[in-house]
Amino acid sequence: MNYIEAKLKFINTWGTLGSLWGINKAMAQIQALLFVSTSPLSMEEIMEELKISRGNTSMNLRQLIDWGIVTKEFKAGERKEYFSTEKDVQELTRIIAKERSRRELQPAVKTLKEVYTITDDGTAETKELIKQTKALHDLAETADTMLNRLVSHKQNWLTKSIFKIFN
Amino acid sequence: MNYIEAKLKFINTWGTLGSLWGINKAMAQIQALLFVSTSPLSMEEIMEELKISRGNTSMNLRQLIDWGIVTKEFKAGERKEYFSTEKDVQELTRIIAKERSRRELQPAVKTLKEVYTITDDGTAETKELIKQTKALHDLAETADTMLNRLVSHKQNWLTKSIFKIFN
DNA sequence: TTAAACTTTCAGTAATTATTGAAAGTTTAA
DNA sequence: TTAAACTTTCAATAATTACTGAAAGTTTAA
Repeated sequence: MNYIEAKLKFINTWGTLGSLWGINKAMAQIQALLFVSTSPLSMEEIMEELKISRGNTSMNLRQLIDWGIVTKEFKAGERKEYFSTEKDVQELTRIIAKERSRRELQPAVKTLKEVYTITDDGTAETKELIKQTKALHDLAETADTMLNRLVSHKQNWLTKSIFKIFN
Repeated sequence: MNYIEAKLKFINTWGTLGSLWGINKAMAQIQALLFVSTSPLSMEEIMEELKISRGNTSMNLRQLIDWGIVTKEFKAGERKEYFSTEKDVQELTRIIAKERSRRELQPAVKTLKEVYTITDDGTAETKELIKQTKALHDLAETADTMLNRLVSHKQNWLTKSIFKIFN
């Protein structure tokens, strides 16, 4: 496998993995492309490499910027915008974990709380609903707390965590 | 909010959350329904409650069974099959973590290794591709190891983990 | 100002994914 | 066996989601 094939394989794998995790394919591919690029890329270059339209590129770049994963760069004397992604995997993981907590975990915790705090009318069905949704709520909240503490540890948190858990 | 509303809200939230995580909506809803049900349900009852077709119910139940989250039950003297889900959230989490590792993380690790072990032709581009995919590979492998160890700890692993990490 | 160089928006369309429902398949009781 | 009671399959279709490309918008240099 040569450079071109390997790069393509990486971008495609990342794209597929992205869809599996609810992230759209183009978005994941753009991030992958920037992740292995030696310098920031212009929209033109991204379109060209991934064979996607201007509109698609623009919208997905915006989403990546919203997530805080990609930043715009300006080259001196150039009108064009250039884009680059966070290159450090640990930092990247921290950003993604933080965003997913905010966008998904926190709303879920809120809804679960609304459900398990309904008034107990004494029936077995209601008791089961309360019991089970409370259990989920507590798990989700614990997971969220864990994630949030994790993302406030800047250095080597993953390795450290493993050491602490299994020793 | 009464029982019926709360149950519906839970099922819908779970369904939406499922789609967000790459799990199909009906599958997540069936699991949610069984999760708060006081007894195993027949296919007929699931169809009725969720207003989905027989085919859809059958296919998604099979997937849930494949995942190891749902089991068939037989009632004495009855021909019909009844279905129930794992009720313990910790156990549920363990099963899901294990399956996702097997289905997603492990193939990704394998592909990343293929990419970062290409021969280094000395160019900056190749060096960057190797460096970045290796960093991702190592992260994914560490995460996978962590998950797998986690799922082999049966009791209260999540709470324990948090205690250990942050003390 | 103007106009060139760029980016964003969005209606229309394409691609993908989920769902239905009826036919085929299976199991069991008589 | 047969036929009733059930489950599974899968081609057709519906629903959802992604993508395109051209028009509108923005910025900057002259």
